[in-house]
Amino acid sequence: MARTTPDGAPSRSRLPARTTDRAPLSRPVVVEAAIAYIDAQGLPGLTMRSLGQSLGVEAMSLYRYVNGREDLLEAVVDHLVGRLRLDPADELAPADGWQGYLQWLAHGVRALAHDHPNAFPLVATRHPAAPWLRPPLRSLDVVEDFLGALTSRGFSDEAAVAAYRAFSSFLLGHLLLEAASRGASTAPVEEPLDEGDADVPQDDTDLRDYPQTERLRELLSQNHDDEEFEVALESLLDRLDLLVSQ
Amino acid sequence: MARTTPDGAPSRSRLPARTTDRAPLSRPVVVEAAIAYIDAQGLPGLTMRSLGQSLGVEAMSLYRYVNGREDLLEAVVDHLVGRLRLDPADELAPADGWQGYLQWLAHGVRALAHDHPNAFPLVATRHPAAPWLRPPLRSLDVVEDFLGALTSRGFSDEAAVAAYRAFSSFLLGHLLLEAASRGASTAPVEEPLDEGDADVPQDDTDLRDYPQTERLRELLSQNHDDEEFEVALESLLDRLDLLVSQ
DNA sequence: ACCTGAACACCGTTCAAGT
DNA sequence: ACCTGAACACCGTTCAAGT
Repeated sequence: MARTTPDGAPSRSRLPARTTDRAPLSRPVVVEAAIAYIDAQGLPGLTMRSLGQSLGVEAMSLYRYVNGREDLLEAVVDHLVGRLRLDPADELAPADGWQGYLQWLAHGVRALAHDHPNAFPLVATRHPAAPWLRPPLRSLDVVEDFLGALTSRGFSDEAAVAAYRAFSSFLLGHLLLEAASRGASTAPVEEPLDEGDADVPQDDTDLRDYPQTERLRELLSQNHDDEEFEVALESLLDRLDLLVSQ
Repeated sequence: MARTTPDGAPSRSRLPARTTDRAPLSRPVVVEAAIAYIDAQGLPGLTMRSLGQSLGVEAMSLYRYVNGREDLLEAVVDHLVGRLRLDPADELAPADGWQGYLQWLAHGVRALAHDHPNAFPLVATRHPAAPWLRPPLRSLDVVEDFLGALTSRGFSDEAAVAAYRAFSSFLLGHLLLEAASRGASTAPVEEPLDEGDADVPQDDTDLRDYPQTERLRELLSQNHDDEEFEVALESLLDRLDLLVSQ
């Protein structure tokens, strides 16, 4: 009764493969479909039912591969963070030292945030599995790489742990803000539902009572994320350098 | 029919004031009740129905004072951030200069995160009203204070805006992590629902394959949030000092 | 083995109706 | 003016039943 109407959206045309021939379901397929859905429609739109629909299947089928919605979101985070592993084949930093590793890692996490701005808040805000894991470097594999890379390159145990904490804070602060501004443009727009009594377009906020903000609005709107990230990263590396040399 | 049983919880004993005499509803009362509820029960538990119950009222009554759930959450954020206003009566920084203001503001936001760890993620992750507002300093009033305080103390326009951005990233990174670790302990525990096939207590994660992490687990579990925050704040102020003096 | 229908206990939200 | 009952369109999740 509730499902008489097909929800308005022409879901059939969105995904060519449907009831007839579709990829066999599996946990990775489900997780990757969830990521694709979040990228395209935003996190709030992801529903067991909508995800099932995007796979040409009823929602209940997903419970074969995923232990409920929370488990699905956890798997999404793990899948995304997984690409931050050190590849042993990569001769990443023979001479670059720990600075090279941290540069590589920082830009890797940043690329992740840029590629999946709607999913990054998940990486950044979900409670990690262990209390000593900190977002966004929230997988044991990545932390193991991190600690090994630093301790094998001159960091004491204490310095490596301190670096892990400082590095996490740095990445979280910068990338969550970047992802938020990018995610806003990607998110599906709300219905305008015209305001009945408004009389003017009012395309920007009214800044009558905020002279400083009004005067600096131009500057505030400019985007310098790239430079700011690089400058702050350099500053952090300089700060960490003090931990090594002492 | 759905409401025959009182949901199990003895809600009557939780809040003494109920159907007989209760505070008259108003928007501030509703918003403060929402904050209290989030503090006590966590964000996921906050529901129009549960909030109504905590006020001794049906959920539908809330729609008189609040424009739906999203509007309620926005009001919660505004209410919390409101306490970061510069009090004109406070003779805060006659001689302390901009460093004194930023110190005051940083510790104010930190106190906010500590007092409301379950609500801080809301402050940190909700899309701000204007694109040039950045969490957690996401109110026009606070930004106006910020820009005025800095430009009147030697910052150029460009430097003041750059400081706003760097300061926001700093606060977000450090305080969201702190709030997450505190919020985890406050959150209402899930039902244990015993695992059928597990054979051992397994009170900590199995770190067999993670030698570095295992070796450093003690260090990783130690909490140095206070010092780390102060050290990073000092470092940021030093960095901003370069913007002023040039 | 894999998927589905039907059902249950929830949500947010609207609106006519009560007092 | 303020609150509520009933209803609607959604959720996540379970489970017996289908193929």
